[in-house]
Amino acid sequence: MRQLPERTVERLSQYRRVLLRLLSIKKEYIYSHELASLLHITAVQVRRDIMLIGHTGTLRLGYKIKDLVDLISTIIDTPGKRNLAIVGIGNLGQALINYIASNQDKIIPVAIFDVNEKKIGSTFHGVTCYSMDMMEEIVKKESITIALLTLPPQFAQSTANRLIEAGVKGIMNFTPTLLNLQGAFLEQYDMITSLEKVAYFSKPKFFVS
Amino acid sequence: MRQLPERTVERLSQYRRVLLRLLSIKKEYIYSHELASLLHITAVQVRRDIMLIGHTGTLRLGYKIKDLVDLISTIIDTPGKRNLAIVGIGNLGQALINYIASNQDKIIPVAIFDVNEKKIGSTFHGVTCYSMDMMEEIVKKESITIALLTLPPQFAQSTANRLIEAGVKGIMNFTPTLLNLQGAFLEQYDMITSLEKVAYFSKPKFFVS
DNA sequence: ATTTTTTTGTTAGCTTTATCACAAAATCAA
DNA sequence: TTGATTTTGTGATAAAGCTAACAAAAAAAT
Repeated sequence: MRQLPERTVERLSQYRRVLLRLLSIKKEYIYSHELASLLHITAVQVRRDIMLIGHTGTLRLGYKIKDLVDLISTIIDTPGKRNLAIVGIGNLGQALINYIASNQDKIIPVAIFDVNEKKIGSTFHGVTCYSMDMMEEIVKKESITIALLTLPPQFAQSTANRLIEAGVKGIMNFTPTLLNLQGAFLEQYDMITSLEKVAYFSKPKFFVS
Repeated sequence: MRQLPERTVERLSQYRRVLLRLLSIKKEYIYSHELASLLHITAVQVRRDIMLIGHTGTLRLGYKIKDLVDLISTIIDTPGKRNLAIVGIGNLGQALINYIASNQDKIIPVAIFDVNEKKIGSTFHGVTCYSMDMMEEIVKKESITIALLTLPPQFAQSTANRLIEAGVKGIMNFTPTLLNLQGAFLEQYDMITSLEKVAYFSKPKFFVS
């Protein structure tokens, strides 16, 4: 199958989460418009996404939830698991590791790196924190392919370079540093930009020039 | 001026941050291609954004940084400040309040709400935590127009409804609940979807069917 | 049996966002 | 002075993403 549009992949992830919940309450089939309304999008959008992944529903019955979940899984998951590292275990890093470990089971946090002597050697949500010096070694040994950057911005670029060099293929950058990467997929989350965007689009009409 | 494209607003926020740093080291003018390379985008994109906000540079000299920063500010900021509330002050809420309070000064955290008796009455980064019962009252009294949701997902929709009813105009939702809002701008950040997207696009070629 | 309703699948078109290509003007080089 | 170079500003075009519209088929209603 050809590489899917980014937005479709995002929605597939959301479809699956919603569908798993429905499966757990024994729902078997779902109509495009039902799924759409759960995500607050249109039914056509749902049907188009499902078409793109090559699944086909039953007329008048809708889509078989189990089959759809399985197909989405074979598409967006890697067979087996993916190992993940978190670099910088401050407040945000801790929030993320808890959240990730509790909310899905295909992407496994296996290592944490930090400079803080007090944190090195201790565990967070069962995952060991190592010194930054160990990064290359552990990334290779544990086959880590995804990394989260939650460290001070000035170290983001050099850390990203080291991670990619050691074999990481996907990076989520939570620092405001604008990274320049070669050979890895980058997902940037810039809190301040996001906040300023909300401020702009929610500006009282009053102030709009 | 007509409402700007979402992407342009995001980039304006980033331009400003980069430009402020350059101003602080006494740089006066900047070329579109310089700014572009700092953000890892194209020079045309930069010029088009600047065109959209009605600014004009000097041929052969580039853009006057001070003027550009001022213009971006009049466009994306509200005159005066905006007050912000954080609902749910767990690990993530604490990470966000610290980050927001330290990294910009137009959007001010003025209230926190939580259900935890131990947290109510105490302060985080100088901001008081109130009981959830006080939400409507405080939102009105403090003229809060932006809210961050970092509470358990099952309470996200009802809390959002209450906030909007009380006057909030922009909501950043960090829970995986897909909200249905009327009368407020919504920015959703779904960590798991984002992570699954990175996993998909960084999947070893090997596995791509 | 025929008509109406429901629901999928898909084409064509629309909107939004990004890029190409180039004119215009300022400066520099010869 | 003339020609080359640099850099902005923008119309035209392309790419990505979304939606409208409708055919096809199954089921339900009459």
